[in-house]
Amino acid sequence: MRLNHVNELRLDTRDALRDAAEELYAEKGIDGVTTRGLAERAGVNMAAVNYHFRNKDNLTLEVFRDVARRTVKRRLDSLARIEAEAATENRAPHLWDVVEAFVDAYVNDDTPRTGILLAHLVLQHRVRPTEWTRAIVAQELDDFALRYMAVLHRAVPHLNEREVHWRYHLMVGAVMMSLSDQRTDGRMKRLSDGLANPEDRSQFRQELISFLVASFGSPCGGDGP
Amino acid sequence: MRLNHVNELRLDTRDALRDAAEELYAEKGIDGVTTRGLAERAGVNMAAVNYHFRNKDNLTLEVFRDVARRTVKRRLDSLARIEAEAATENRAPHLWDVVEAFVDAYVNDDTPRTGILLAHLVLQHRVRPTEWTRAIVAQELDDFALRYMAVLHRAVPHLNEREVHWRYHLMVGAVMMSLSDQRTDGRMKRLSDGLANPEDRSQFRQELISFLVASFGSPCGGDGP
DNA sequence: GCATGTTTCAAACATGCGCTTGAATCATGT
DNA sequence: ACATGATTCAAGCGCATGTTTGAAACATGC
Repeated sequence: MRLNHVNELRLDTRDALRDAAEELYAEKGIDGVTTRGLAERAGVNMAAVNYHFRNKDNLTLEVFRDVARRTVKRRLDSLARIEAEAATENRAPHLWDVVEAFVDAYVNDDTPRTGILLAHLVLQHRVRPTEWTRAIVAQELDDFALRYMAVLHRAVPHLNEREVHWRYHLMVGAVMMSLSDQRTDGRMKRLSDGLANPEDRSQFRQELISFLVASFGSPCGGDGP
Repeated sequence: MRLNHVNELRLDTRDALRDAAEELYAEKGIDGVTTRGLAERAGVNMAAVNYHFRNKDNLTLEVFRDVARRTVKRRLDSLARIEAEAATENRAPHLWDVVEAFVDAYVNDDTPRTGILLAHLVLQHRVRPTEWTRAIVAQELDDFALRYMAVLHRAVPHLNEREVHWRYHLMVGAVMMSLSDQRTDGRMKRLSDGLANPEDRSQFRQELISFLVASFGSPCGGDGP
């Protein structure tokens, strides 16, 4: 049975491992976490990872799949709300709202770790795709991406389908990289002498959204040769 | 002396290793390359890596430092040309030209491997910063970034300094991620049923530039709440 | 043509990793 | 109280990787 003594502070060994994994992955990145470090942080024996999760990849998969699901759920809810509001007013969704729905899933005060974890997942998948990153991206994120692009397209009808695809992916790239800057490098803050500071969440949110809205904006900004 | 037989096709062992490293890093990503694989591709003994480069990190550093320098040089030349032209016409540089100078260093037909190598370097630095990634970013790329932002700011005087910093970094993120999509994942092509295809270099170049120009564009695209 | 410094090579070494093992401990039903 | 199954634990196995080694092969100066 899965119960320690009554009033035991720590949860299950299994849950302790999952929590420790989420913490460590957020702190050290995916490659930086070892079975030994995981067990130590969770305060359990190393073999517990294999006992409860079969292997380390499986634990990692569970952790990141949940992060992906939480994020997707949050954004789908936002999209539904945006579409409902647009429907009652009999108009297309506002670009600003659609972009905000995307960004808010990463940059919000409720779930401060989610953004950086997702960024780790996506960057890891780009740097070194594995079975489990592929599984999460394909099973949890692809459907959402298509759904999101459908709504997005209605907000930016002046773009054709190809452009919507391109700009969606470029948007994802910009957001992921800015999230990772915040944690690993601090390059933006360093180069700007602290003027541009991703640690300031409201600044982060505002700069990100205004950049993205502009990038999707109506074709009045470009002055080609 | 560093010479094999006369008319020997292969270069130095040292150069053979460097070439093999550049090839393999572009193909397999940074983590996917081992000393053994490197030696095999170069057709030399494994110990040659340590004999000629002291250790593997040092070889990697040399390879990527040169890639960084080539890229930066190309862009500095472009910037100089843009500024000269702007000066003769007594005007600020055109945003379109400045963005093009950035993108062209990655997406061009002269050096097809450079873009993906740089993307690998930057993403690696974000996913798992090490001594040698830090060294290259700080020593080879930071100065350029500041120089580039100075020119950029003159092309988009309607943005303040903070916004320029933010958008420059977001631009870098978007470009890096789209480069890596092209190689590792193919997600964009998959999700769009082939409509958006980064392998098509001219499409790549065009979509990237129009996205970026729009994102810096004058503040007419955003419709905040 | 031999002596000397340089380069190559097969083999082994050291380390860190994920994972397994078999015994010990714990929780529970009867 | 005992039996049974679930869980924990210290120890170590197997493997891949970067690195070292000491001898052999090579090139060069005198």
